Amino acid sequence: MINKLEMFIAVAKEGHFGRAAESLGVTQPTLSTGIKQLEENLGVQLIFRGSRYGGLTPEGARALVWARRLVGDARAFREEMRVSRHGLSGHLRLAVIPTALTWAAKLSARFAEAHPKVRFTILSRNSSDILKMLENLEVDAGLSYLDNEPLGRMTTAPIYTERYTLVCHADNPLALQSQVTWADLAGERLCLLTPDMQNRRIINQCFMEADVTPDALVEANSTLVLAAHVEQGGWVTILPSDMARFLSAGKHLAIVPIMGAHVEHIVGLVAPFREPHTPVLDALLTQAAGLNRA
Amino acid sequence: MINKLEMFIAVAKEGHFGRAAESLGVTQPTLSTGIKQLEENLGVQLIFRGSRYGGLTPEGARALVWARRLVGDARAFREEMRVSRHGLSGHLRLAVIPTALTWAAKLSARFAEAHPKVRFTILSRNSSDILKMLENLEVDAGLSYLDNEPLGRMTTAPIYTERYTLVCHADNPLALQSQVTWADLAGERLCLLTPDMQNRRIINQCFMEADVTPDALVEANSTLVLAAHVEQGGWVTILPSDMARFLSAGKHLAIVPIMGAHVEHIVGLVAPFREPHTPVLDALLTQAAGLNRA
DNA sequence: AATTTCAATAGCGAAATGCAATCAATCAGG
DNA sequence: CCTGATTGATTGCATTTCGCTATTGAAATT
Repeated sequence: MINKLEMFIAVAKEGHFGRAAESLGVTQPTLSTGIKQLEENLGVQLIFRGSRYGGLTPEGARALVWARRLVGDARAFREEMRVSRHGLSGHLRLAVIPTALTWAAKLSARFAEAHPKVRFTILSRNSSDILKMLENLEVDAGLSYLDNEPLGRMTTAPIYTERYTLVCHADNPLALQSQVTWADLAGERLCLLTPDMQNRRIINQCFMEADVTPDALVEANSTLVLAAHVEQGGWVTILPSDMARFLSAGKHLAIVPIMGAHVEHIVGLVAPFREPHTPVLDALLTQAAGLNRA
Repeated sequence: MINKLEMFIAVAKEGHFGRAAESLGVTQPTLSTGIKQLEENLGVQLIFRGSRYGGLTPEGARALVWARRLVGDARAFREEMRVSRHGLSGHLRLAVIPTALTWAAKLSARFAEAHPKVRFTILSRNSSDILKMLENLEVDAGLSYLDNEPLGRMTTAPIYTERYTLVCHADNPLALQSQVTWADLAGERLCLLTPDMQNRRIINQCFMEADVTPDALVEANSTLVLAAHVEQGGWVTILPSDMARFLSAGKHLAIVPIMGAHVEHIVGLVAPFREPHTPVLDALLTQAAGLNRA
């Protein structure tokens, strides 16, 4: 039953029987019969298909919600039993927005101190991908904006609020100012994150409110790329203060606070709501609460 | 997986492999290996046993919570899929405290009007048994006190509040009074529910507060027995007004309100919390809300 | 029209499931 | 300390299920 549901989730996610089968490590016929059996077992057609995947039926969409719940709970159950034997250990998969990657490191560092046997996988993703991955049980938790995207049944733990700063080459005239306004950046050659990132949309919003049309000459999905461009000279970028400090350290770069950057966005841990949580996730949420206080 | 969990739940409930196997319609060896496989699969011992059932291990107790969740959700899932095909139909199992049986009838009558294809099983049980049966998934919902026993993760819908009245033979001198006090009942030959019933404990409490030691000469677990005794003469009983009216109708009995019976207890529908509910249960909760307004 | 893509189906060996029969350990009573 | 009853584990065997390879059939693409 549970493994059939996993198959169903995989097909719904991939939209393709062959790829879904591959992702599960089974052959396509196995997955085909699995779905068929699930449908017969439930007495409902879940997937439209006539020699090709044709989307979920309405019942299939409802079933997907249950399937995720059941599979997620079954994994949490196994996890809890495993932990009760081997102590807090195993693998914690985290998806993190690029601007929060330094905080992810802080979080995992502190966590590892307390629970050295836990391994981490940390993936850089945009916030909407993080939600999708949480839904599909591809990661255990996310580090993302808590106050922006609509989060369904999720547990959250705030960690910090983003404050934006300008990062420019030390030779840039702006580097001499004690602070700048969004309007000051009108003519600058900007280097920003790609628009699929929540962070970029927030910055766009700030420019809009200052009646400035920003000129993003370079777009990237990694803050490292932004900083590297700024170091080359000719470009400037906008980063949360923490990330700005991390990337500019030891380089010929300047950090200038941006006035009127009053829009503060809360970043924190996001995990599927489940009662009780897995022991590792529980420990992680505790750790996040500690970081928030600090 | 799911069926192994069902086995585990059955063993935990029965405290006996043979009986658990019988209750599931499998043989004892099948169940024995089922439990063993579950334990191997999870890597944890769930049940103490050496040629005899010896209770759950600590891990077993934790696992039981998950097992109930998973099995309950799996059933709710199946139910929802079934309903999406055959419309609102099937079997609704209800456990009801004896004093609320007339309300159970009201509830099922109204429900049947709206959803004629749903069959009912209504069992009379005391309130603590109702909670146990809900936990073990033996019933879908209960009709019981909402304000007394500690209910864990449950959905509730209030329906009415109990008000106690004296029921006595019409020839009894008390029948002439417009109302009586708890103290007035001191010398009467009382016929009450057994002490395992919450209702009886509430009545004991009322007597205690009036400094009266009640004299329950007949105890029964059915209100019908109480009324029948009262009709025979010589006994009096105490019943919620609605039940009193129902049982005394057409008989030579009198109903007298009891003064100072200010302790009102809320009775309503109780069902395991689950998101979303099964469609039938959802409809039942709606129906209960309707009854409450009426 | 030829080719490619994609899911369903057939056939087969391996693994699992579930039963009846049996065994081993424990308990109650004499 | 023995004896019969209880209770769960074990064994052996038939049946079913599972998952693979190979193939087919139907659309989509060229």
